[in-house]
Amino acid sequence: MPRSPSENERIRQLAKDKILEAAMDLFIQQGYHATSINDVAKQAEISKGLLYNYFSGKEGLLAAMVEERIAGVAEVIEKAASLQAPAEQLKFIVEQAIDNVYQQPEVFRFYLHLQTQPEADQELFPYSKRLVEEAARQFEIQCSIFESIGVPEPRKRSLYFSSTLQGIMLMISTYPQHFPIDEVKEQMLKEFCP
Amino acid sequence: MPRSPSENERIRQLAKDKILEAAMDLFIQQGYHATSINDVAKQAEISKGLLYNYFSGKEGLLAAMVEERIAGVAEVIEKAASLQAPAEQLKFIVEQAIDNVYQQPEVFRFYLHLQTQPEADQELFPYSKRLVEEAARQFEIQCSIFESIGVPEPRKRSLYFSSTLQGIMLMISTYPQHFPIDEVKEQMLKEFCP
Amino acid sequence: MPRSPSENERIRQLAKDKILEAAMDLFIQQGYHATSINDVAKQAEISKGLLYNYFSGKEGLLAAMVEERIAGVAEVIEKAASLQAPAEQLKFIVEQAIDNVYQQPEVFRFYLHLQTQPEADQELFPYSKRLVEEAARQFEIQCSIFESIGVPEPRKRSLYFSSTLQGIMLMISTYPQHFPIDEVKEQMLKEFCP
Amino acid sequence: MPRSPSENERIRQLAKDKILEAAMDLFIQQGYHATSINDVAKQAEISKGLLYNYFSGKEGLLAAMVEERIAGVAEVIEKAASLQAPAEQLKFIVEQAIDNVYQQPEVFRFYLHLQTQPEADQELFPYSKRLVEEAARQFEIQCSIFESIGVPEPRKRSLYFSSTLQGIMLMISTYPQHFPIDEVKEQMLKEFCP
DNA sequence: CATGAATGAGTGTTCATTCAT
DNA sequence: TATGAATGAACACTCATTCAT
Repeated sequence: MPRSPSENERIRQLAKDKILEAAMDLFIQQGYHATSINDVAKQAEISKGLLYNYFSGKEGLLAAMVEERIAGVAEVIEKAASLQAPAEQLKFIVEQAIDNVYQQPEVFRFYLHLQTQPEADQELFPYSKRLVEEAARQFEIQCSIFESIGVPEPRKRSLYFSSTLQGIMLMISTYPQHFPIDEVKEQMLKEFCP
Repeated sequence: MPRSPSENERIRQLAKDKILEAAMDLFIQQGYHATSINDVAKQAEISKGLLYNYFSGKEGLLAAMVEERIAGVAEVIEKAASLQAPAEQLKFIVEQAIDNVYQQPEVFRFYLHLQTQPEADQELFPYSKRLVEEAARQFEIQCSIFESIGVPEPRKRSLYFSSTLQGIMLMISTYPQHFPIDEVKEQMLKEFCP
Repeated sequence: MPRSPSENERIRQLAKDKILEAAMDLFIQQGYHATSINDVAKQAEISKGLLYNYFSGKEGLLAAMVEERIAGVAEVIEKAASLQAPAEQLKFIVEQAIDNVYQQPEVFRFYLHLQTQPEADQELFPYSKRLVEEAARQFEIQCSIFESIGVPEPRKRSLYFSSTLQGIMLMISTYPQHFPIDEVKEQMLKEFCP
Repeated sequence: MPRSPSENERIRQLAKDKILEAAMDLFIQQGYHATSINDVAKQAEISKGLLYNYFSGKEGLLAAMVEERIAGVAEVIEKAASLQAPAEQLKFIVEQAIDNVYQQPEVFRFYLHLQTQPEADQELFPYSKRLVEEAARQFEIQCSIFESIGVPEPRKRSLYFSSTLQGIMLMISTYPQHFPIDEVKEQMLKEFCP
């Protein structure tokens, strides 16, 4: 007797999640190129063939990771947007960003690595582009926060803010042990959230 | 008549340079993985076999690139150090860094990409590490500049300075068209070079 | 209330027919290798697993197709044999053969393709052999028609007849648009049915 | 010291020939699908990788075979065309065709098998098409022979001629043991070369 | 010094078949 | 009876590296 469709759906979702999690683990730990489909299947404790029932291939796994990442970042921005005071919004963004990188520097590293893929890499640049375009979209939202604060040149201020935040995240992910995150948070807030 | 030893050496150096230049071009344009040894040999107009006379292999090319990069960055720092006023030194660093990224965003992109290699990538992480360690060394020099200025917590100030500068470089390399480099230079100088 | 055994049998037969029809469609359109079991199951609107209840696998489907084909060809020969005059018999064979190919050139193509499978193809040659052996059997019947006409060397005449007819069928299936079937029918009849 | 370019060319040609011969042997014996690249490499006594230095892949081998086949057929037609009397030309074509099939029935079988590939087989149909188009071109030449003989409807006569010849070739390749080739040759010549 | 023919381990992917439900 | 999730062997192809010349 066949399984009920909903039961099947549950099984599919479980397997898909297990596979994607395995892929994320390995891609983030070792990188995309150093991880073989075999590795992913073993880590997920499934057969190589099954992986292709759920994902279109190695690139499909990366694509899924990227979408999840984008959703995660968007969520932070939306939560921030739901706060009342613009200063609170910025504070939230800064703290979330820094905390996330601090807790999982390899994750930020991975997506930054992907984002910095050379443009002529035909296989992987599309994912870089996707990340950058999405970041640009979120930058627009950030701009509107600065507008509502009433700073003189909100776009430029926002750009400087992003640069600083990105730089800090990069430094944290590079020197995760030695970075005084609390003080840096404070400095950023002092400068941008008056 | 056999060539003189020094003439031989000169020829060797020329060939080596041509190969390395070809590798740099291609690695930076398309990335390390998307570039084959064949591509490099063709671009350098030499045979595949000869490449192995001059470099230990694909990794050897990357290693040479990294060393050259490190030397280039060190040179900037040294030039800065040779200036009199600490404020001039910082100004020089900021302007050089920003100008370099602005003129060749792909180059910065490439080395940042390499630097963000996952730690468990056994093939490439050593080069990431090498870059990071060298950057740490140069950070120390930067610290001493801030010390000589007499700011309260020079290490932390220097860290914040580096973060901001790195962030700006990352943003420029990501959005090379739209970045108001002159204004950002100004902002940084206003903030850090009193 | 359980279904009656005969009702069950009828349902089985319907399902089997639906599957076989799907397989025939796809094999004939795209070929055996280019068609996957998945394709067949989807086309038949059943599950992959169920297919294996009715057929022993992909080869089983082909085997069933071959048997059906053989039965179809035998039927034509038998119908021909039921006619009175030998000349009428040959005429019937010629017209049936040519009309069938003309109406469904892909079908003839498919079985000719199968028949020309290399002998050392362990998977598919048995079906080629089966077709050829059956054709040989029908050739014997054809021979007896020529015998009854009273032509001098009936086997050789029959062989020449078959060759010509096969050649015409091949040409029709190769150039289905441009073949003057009516004239060719006439020519064959003029030559072989005095 | 490097080999001279001409020496290299010689080596390349030898290897290429050896590989193509191995592929032809195996494809013709076992068929395209039943033959793996590994098989070809082993038969040619070279490594799998080397094969890709000379051919673009499995399909490339088939393409090379098809071109060679086309050239071979064209050569026969050209030789025929160089004869004086049209009747001699037809005789030459008939005898060459029949002798070739008789001596190597598997070869004719293979190309007929390829020619009868279903049109929707995206991988292999192009080669089928190539063969058919070339055959059409040679058919035109044949037509002109019948024209110069002065038969009433040369195109139709030529079509019937081709059909008969193709049918005989098919029959020979199907029953290579039992086919009375000499008598059949005679019959064809009697019918078409007055 | 210089060449490029040759190698072979490694990789992503497909698909007929099985089996728990 | 019927489903489709799961398997794993097989395959085409790539590419860094070696080495005879």
